[in-house]
Amino acid sequence: MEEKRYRLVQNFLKLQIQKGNFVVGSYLPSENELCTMFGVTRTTVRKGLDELTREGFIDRQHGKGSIVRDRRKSLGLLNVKGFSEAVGKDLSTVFVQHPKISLWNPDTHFAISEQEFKEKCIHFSRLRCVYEVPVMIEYNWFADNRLEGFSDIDFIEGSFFKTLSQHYHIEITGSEHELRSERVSNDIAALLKIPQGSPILHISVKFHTSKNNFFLYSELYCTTENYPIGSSYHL
Amino acid sequence: MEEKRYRLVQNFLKLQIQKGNFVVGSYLPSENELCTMFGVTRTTVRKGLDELTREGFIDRQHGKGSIVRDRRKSLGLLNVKGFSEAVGKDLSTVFVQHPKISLWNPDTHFAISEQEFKEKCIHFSRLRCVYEVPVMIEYNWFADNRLEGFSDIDFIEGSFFKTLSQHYHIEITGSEHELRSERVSNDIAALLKIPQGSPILHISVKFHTSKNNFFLYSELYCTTENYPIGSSYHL
DNA sequence: TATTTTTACTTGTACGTACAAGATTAAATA
DNA sequence: TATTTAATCTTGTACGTACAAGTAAAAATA
Repeated sequence: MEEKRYRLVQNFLKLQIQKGNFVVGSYLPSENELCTMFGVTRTTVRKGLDELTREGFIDRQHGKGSIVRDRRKSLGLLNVKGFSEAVGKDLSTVFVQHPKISLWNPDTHFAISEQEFKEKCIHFSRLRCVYEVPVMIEYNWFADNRLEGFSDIDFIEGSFFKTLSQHYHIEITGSEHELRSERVSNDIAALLKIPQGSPILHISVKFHTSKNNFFLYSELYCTTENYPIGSSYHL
Repeated sequence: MEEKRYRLVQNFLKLQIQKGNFVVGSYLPSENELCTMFGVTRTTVRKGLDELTREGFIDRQHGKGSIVRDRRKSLGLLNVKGFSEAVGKDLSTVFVQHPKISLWNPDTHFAISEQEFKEKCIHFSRLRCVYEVPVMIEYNWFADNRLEGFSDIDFIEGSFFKTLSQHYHIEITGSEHELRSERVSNDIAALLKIPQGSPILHISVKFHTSKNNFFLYSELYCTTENYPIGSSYHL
């Protein structure tokens, strides 16, 4: 049961991207260079690059090369709209609860597997602000004993996903969402500094990852009055 | 400037699927059969099939063949949750406004191009019900003179997308969403039979299509109390 | 010098071949 | 007859070759 050759190319390049050895915007070695590096033909190298393209890691440019993408932008994830993509300084994040061992969310909307329920759980929650004004609170749960020494690690550029990728080489492979419009609870109204009973967007998310049976569960509460939540999907 | 050969294979098969000559769940001709049909090698046929897979039209099954998928399920479109996928009889749809020439939506959230604005616009709106109880109202706009004789055609199985695909061979290639939680307006509250001022999920959508510069604009208002809106995305 | 042409590099398309591996049916065997 | 084996489909991987087409820099030309 040998590994397929195009997987070797694919996984090698993926790891280099995850570790930051190939940064976003830079070009990968040319197909011919990869051929000699791995001792395979262009057919095989191209198959590996095709897979990386499908996974959103790279873009191919005819006549130029394969360029490393910001994968988050290719995933169709939710984002706060009305905000320039580039600047992160206007969007600040405050930990309401730092990562710690906790109980599983009792009223999660996505079914947690028995296996997960037996394990301990890490929970953290964060308040997302735009110009110091809270716009979203985010509660996150995931199975412990899957990420070694997680709580000690500072988030890379404040991004949970980036930390998962660069430290653990775990990528988001898909997600399920449930959208609800509700009256805000008093607790959350206080945190978000909005009037009690205001309408609020409640999003339940189950993220699927490249690590087997490892999922991330989130409950998001968003005040969408000034900054709606955006998402996009393209073939 | 000849068309690429793998595109011939791809587009031929796509058209057959769109026209219903290959129904969902059936198998396409084998790769070798396609080779003789088009007088090309397997490399070329496989490239065409790869593209169809990427577009969500087929699934490949090792040792068996390529099976036709229900593309809507592969698109990550929004759907009413808590509902078995198969049965459509519990979900009824009522036209509030049949398709007719109309003005463009004055307060759309997505910018309409000048080109579109010059053209006339077709508008229709529908009320979606679960067990006769309204759960969503949907307003749709798109440029006229792009779909010949649209208003006369009955929707195939009540589906706008299916009609676009089978009659016009136009497919959805992507979408942009904006999500808001609002207090319901009095008009919509009456239509949905909910109390005035209830929280409601407002979704603005811009669909991208395979037809150049042809977009679909929708505004959805959903009561999510009993049936949340679901969406999913997988690599 | 400024422009055009050539050259060299890149990825894209397409050919052909061979064998591996999964799925299914037919034939051989217990 | 029931089970096992073999044959024969299918798609998957991988080899090698050739040329088209896009890009960019070097060389030739005005």
